[in-house]
Amino acid sequence: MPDECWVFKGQRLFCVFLPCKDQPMIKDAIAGNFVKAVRELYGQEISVSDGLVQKTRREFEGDYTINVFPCLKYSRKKPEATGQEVGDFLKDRMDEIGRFNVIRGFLNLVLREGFWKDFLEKNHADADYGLHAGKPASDMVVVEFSSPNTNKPLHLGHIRNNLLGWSVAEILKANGYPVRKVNLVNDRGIHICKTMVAWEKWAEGKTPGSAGKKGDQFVGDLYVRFDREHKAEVNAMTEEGFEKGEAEKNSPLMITARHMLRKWEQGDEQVMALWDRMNRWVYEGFDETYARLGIDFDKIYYESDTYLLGKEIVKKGLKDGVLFSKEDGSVWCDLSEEGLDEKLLLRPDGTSVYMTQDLGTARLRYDDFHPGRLLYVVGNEQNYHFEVLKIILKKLGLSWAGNITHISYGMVELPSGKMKSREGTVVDADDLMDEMFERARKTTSELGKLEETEGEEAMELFRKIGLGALKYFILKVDPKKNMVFNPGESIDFNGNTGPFIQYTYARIQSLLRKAAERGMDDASRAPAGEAGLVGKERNILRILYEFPETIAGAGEKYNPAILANYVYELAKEYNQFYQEVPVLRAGDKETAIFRILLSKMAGTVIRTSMKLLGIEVPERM
RNA sequence: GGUCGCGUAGCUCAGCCGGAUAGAGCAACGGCCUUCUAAGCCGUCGGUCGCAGGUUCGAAUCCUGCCGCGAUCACCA
Repeated sequence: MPDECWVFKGQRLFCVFLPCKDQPMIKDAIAGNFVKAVRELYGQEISVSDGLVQKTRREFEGDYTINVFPCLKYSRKKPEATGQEVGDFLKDRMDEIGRFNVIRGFLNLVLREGFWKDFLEKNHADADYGLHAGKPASDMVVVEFSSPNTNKPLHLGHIRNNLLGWSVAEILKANGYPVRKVNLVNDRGIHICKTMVAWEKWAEGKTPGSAGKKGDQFVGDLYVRFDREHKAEVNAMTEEGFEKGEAEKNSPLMITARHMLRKWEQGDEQVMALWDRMNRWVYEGFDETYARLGIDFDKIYYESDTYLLGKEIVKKGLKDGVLFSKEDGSVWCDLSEEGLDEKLLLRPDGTSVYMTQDLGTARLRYDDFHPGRLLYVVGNEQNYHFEVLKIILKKLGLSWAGNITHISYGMVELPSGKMKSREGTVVDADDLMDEMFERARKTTSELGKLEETEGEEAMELFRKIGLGALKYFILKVDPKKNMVFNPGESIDFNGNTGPFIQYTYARIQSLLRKAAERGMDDASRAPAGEAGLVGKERNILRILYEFPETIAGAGEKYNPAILANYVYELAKEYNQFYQEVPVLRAGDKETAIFRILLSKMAGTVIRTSMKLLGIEVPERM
């Protein structure tokens, strides 16, 4: 049985992970026996569908539920009678099922307490619980994300990209896939030349060091300066009677920038030296921001190294008759078969466009890693680009084109709409992190939690909490949806937030420290013997049990939000348990130890979940 | 205009491979700290799931049409 399979849904090829098989899932066993029940009781062959066995809803008694409505036509009996028959059948075959009840068409199965106790006993000490077995190198996944331009500092939109890409990569690792995180830096082009022109004209020889600025901010300011001066020129020109588009193209500044670009492409020594110097400033700034965000890469590609690669592929495509050229010498791909337009791949002067480069970098990346899949975390404004990219690669006969997936995500918007640099509403990544740390500091002191922590340790805590709030806020939202960030109402620390989950973890650790002090952490004495499970314990165990399949699901959908919502659910359930059920003060020692182990495992799962989201958890807060 | 995506409580979001009375958090209001961390817990208030049809025993969920918002359809990246 393979661990994954490829399926067609509509026009697109998707990779489907089968649920975790590392340990047999009780749901699968129930489903299998249900099929058997229908066969033996009613002489009908049915197939297992995904939603056959569901978790029992909170308000009813039971762990898993089967809806028997669909098989009434086979049983020719009332829902209650059918449920009863099937329930009896399942209970006879499966030791795990303790009892069941039927309400309307719903068969609610209650698992024996022994099942849950076994589960806890086997897994509470496993620090890697939930992670899946490793897969071979042929299953490698390359994830591209971040992909910044070197003319602007990172902003909130980049943060979403970085967090998503990094988390998806980690989640895939947790599913056993070898993963390579790669970044493709756009370090060339007219926009870079604009910053260089601006530096020469207005910087008066200043450097980030002498200006006391981060390198990326320093260069970003130059880009803004260019834009402003350029606009002034354009305005002056239009007043003199130039047509606006003409003025924008041919203002003195633009001419200078284009001149710079030509020199760059010719490898002019002075231009290259300046370019190199300014890029280094930017990278120093980026590195700092990445480090603060906790983002890292296995390999960084630079467009200046790769931008010519696509041409070769295009030339071959032209020779093979897959592409065609027009009279002016430009090269195109005809996409009319796919119901799309024509796509330009080489300009009349032979220079390449974005698509050409991407053909090249895709090829390069494939040759570098020979991965099973190539993922691109890029905003949804580029959906069309990736659709076309895949089609063209396919037409060019590159079989792995089908292994490319664009992980498309929505924009981060402000309550007023999109962020606009012109209006100064762009939320800068560094500023936002500073703000989060400061808020963490303030909130912590307001709550009077500073008594035991001081200095360096306290700073570390503020960093974890501030960053945790920010990351969770972004990752809990379904990637494909646009999300709203309100700078006025800073990110909360209560309720469905990162700090809430971090707090739950810290609480558990505190409990475990106390348990150890009292010598109550002796795992060999668990699990509890006679005492029955209370409802809250059972709820937590059920959630913990789902962890492996949750990781699988988040990987399958490339969706960290699934994991974020899962861990919130767990934390919320644990807090209710903590509030209602005594742990260290439990009536007998067996029960206390059982609850301690349950707490410990909940802590482990919270830590692992948060780690996959890129969020650290503090031991105290 | 064509294509794609999204529309769930005042706000931010879950739920969406059809199933039981649509869930959280924030905001508002009211309770709970001499007991394991109150960044917590409990309760009240709040919904024509954009609108209209269709499929079905059953639709927030699937299909169609419409409305609204967004993206895209560059010799920008």
